[in-house]
Amino acid sequence: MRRTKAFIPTSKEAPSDALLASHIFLSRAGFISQVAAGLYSYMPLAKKVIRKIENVIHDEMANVGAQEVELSFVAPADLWIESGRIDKFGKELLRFYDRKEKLFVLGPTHEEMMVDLVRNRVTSYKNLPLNLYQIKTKFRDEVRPRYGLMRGREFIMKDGYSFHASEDDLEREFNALEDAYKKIITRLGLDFRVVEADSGAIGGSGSKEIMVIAQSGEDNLAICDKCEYGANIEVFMNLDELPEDFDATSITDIKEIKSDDNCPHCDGKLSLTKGIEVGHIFKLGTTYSKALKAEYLDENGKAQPFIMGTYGMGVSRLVAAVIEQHHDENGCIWTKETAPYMVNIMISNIKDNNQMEVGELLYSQLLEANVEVIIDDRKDRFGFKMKDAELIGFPYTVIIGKELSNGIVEIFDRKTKEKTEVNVKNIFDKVMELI
RNA sequence: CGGGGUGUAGCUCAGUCUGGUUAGAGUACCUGGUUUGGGACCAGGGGGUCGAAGGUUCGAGUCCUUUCACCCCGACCA
Repeated sequence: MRRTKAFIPTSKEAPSDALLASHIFLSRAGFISQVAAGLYSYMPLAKKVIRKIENVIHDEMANVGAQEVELSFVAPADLWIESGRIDKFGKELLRFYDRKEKLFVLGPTHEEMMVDLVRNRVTSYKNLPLNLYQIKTKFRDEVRPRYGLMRGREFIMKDGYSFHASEDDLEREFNALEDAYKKIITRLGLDFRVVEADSGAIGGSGSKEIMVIAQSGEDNLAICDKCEYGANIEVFMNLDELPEDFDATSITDIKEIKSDDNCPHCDGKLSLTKGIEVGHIFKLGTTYSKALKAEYLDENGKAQPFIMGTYGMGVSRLVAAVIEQHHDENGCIWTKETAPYMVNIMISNIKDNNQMEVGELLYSQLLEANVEVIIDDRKDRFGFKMKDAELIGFPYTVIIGKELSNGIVEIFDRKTKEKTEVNVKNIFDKVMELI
């Protein structure tokens, strides 16, 4: 992509109401644009990041044998009446009537739809287990949307549902999905913990959350410094029977009281931190299959409700989570798996024919090698273009400028901010080595 | 849903208290020129139903009433 042709509206100013780094930088760097409370449009850079995250998810889902489907966004309210959730979900569930006065909802999560898809189609234990997932826009009419992509009303989520003939098989699948989720977040380059969690409104028993560690997170966590143990603080405090009148108004208060605590799983010490919930997996059991009468025949020809699991991952929230964990005062720092472009070729002065030639050659070579590359061919000054590159956060910027007269170009590493001089003859090989 | 705040140029804001020429700044954008290693400079230019409706007044961005939107704190949150 040529920067002169790209739709990347960057800005010096952030929206006045943006508080979080992800909200500020994703807005300033031209990734997202707010259209109403909790509603955002994704511009080309965001779209590319989203697609990269989705690809990692698809990849790992394929590895555990989950199959992709896509359910309709608009769902008949009948299903929600049948499951009994129409009242339970409350106003978060956006309802409306079509022209025939039939009631519909905008899907905030798709247990009902998925069970409806499978019931009466999978009718034998021989066809179990089954794991179906989709990546789709969801809508929850949150009372108070905030923090940019972190807590929007409309958001992209991967949601998966598994169907089993036994608790043991659900247990196996649950563990497999936990592993897959860990792989996904690891591949995206994020520091995280899997924590024990509360099952919330969806219901069910076993429940774990995948938390990306970030100070701006909305969840308080207790994590072990030695093993992988972590727990959502509400769950942890219940276990520990803290006094009921304990007023946990700030993380510091909790810290004072809890800092001496030992890990329940090893001899490590617990510390408190904050996390962004990017994934949530539950063992649903038969809650929905019973309510929606979704049954299969077992070995004895007896009808049994499906034993189910559900596995969610916030795709658009992950975009924000990457930036919450990876940014500095100058802007975004994308990880290699999430970067909208891996390499930015920055031509310091486009009026210098040598600089242009070297830049164009490297650009065509990288394109040929299937590297995601953008060339900054704008008629702007060095400083302006560097600030812009740092704001957007390309992992590497190849600087073609002054030093070219000595046969030298530089590779700027966004994360370390180091510039490495490279002989212009070796620049292609050097870039290929790095990425 | 309670409490609070803010709506003026694409963006960030001044002006409102104390009504009075043609509504401003910075930034962004367009034209020309100079510049080219850390968000340049000079000159010229386009861009506004002052959130909306109603009212008071000779006169409303400014005062009054109503309404809508957005944000913050809290409660809530797969």
